[in-house]
Amino acid sequence: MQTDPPVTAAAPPLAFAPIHTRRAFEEICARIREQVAEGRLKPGDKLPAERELAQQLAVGRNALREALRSLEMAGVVELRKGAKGGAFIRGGDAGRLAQVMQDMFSLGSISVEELTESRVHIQDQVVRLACARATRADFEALAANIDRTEAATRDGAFLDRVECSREFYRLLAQATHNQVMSMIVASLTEILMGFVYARVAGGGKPQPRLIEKRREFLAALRARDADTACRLMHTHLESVHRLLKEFPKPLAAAHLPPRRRAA
Amino acid sequence: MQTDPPVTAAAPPLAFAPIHTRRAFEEICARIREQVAEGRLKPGDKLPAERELAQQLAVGRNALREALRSLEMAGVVELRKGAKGGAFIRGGDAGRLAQVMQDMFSLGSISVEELTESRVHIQDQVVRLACARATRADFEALAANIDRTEAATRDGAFLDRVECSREFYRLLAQATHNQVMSMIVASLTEILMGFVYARVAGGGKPQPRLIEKRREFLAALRARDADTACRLMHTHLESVHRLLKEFPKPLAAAHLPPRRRAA
DNA sequence: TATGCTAAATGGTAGTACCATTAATTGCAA
DNA sequence: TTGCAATTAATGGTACTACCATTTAGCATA
Repeated sequence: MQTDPPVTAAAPPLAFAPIHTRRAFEEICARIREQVAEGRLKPGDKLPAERELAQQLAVGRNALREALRSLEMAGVVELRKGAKGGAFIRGGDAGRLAQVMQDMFSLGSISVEELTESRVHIQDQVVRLACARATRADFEALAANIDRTEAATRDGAFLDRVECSREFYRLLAQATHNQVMSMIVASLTEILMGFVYARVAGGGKPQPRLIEKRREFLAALRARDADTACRLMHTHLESVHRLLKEFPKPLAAAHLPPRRRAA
Repeated sequence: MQTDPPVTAAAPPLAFAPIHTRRAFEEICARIREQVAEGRLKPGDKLPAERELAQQLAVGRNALREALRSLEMAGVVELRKGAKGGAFIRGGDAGRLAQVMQDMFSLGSISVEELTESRVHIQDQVVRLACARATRADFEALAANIDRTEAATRDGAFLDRVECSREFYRLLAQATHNQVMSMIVASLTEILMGFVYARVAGGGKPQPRLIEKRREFLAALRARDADTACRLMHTHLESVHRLLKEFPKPLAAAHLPPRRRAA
């Protein structure tokens, strides 16, 4: 990780912090983020047209575009082209978290072991929260998902089954009714499911008794039996992660196909 | 959240997925990310100069720069100017996670309640992990931090004390020796500490008995008594978060000053 | 009314020119 | 020869212009 060196004491405040000449686009980004944070810009609001805004800010259109581009990639704004187009403030994009995580992983900053370990621990809390809060709709969505998974298994459509699995974890996370938990676990799951996908695509034997395990888990969840549900999830994840650890390194690059974005 | 509508069944695959004309800079970003993921580009590597790379890719320098800018903001590359400058692949930037979280919060996608709740749960796991793995160096760093906190308290430097607190949570997370957990909890803590900072800056009365509580916690940690440590942390966080919830909404924009970046 | 064409707004891209910063090189002087 | 300063070259940062592509709205024609 590139953050801080193994600093033992952060005590003596540097007399001279490193100068970081702020580039135009950074200043622009900061100003827009500021207005967003202060609530002067809300989701749905439209920024002035590029040419006009560039003039207002007294910067070139290039610099402004780099700023907008950055904000777009950060999920803060959305750029629409054509008449009535422009830069619109978005509602935030949970997918960014996954992208950051994926980048960190690609760059070798975090390891599979760290991912699996955190996933196990966080998923644990997700299960407990879901156990306490899941609504009937949540249960039904999970049940329907398991049915789809069963169908995919019967058809031998193992890649579809992996897709179902991803959806399963998404639905479970959603049942916590806490978007932060949901986002975090989703970003971890996303990367690891990429491995599972690659493994299955490579002909690895699918997880046995998956359907039964899922049904058993759902039953515990419905019974609000957090301890049992956690135990089941825990052992399942351990078995899945065990397979990932013996996965050939070079295939680390395998990704899931991008999710279909619901407009 | 902007992700998926409350979809009940993701079953019927769309016959026509929405077309998403890929812009030049997206293609460039994707290609570079691809090479990073495949390991053909490693941290420290240098990309060709902008003018040259633009020619190789047969795109304008603008498009290329927008791509590089995006990757820079994502923490994937670092741009250095001057001779021997250029775009260098970085080792990942844990701070990006916090930025994403902050954006989501600013945009109103996630609430203080969701943040505090997830923080409590995840911090819980952090404490348990730290309890199991903290080294002597970790303990000493925490002890030194508490000493600094005590000094700041004695001097009435309450803002410094908030800084110390932030550092405390950072050190604790570091003691898990799992960077993923560490990053996640740091990003949550970052936002919430912003509130604490604003509160203290606004003259709010500081948390009483903080030092004693910290010392007690550290003792439990040293004794590897996870349950006690968790309980202590839990009650402390609850009391802190209780204060945040009755915090005036408009001040939600208050941020901590940017962290000094260790070069 | 419905259909298709036209025009205007706006983001996307290319290209050029120039500035600012940085590192290597050169050159002059001690 | 050594040391420091000026020069030069490489490279990102910015501005400006021109034009393309897409999208909406309005107009015209059947």
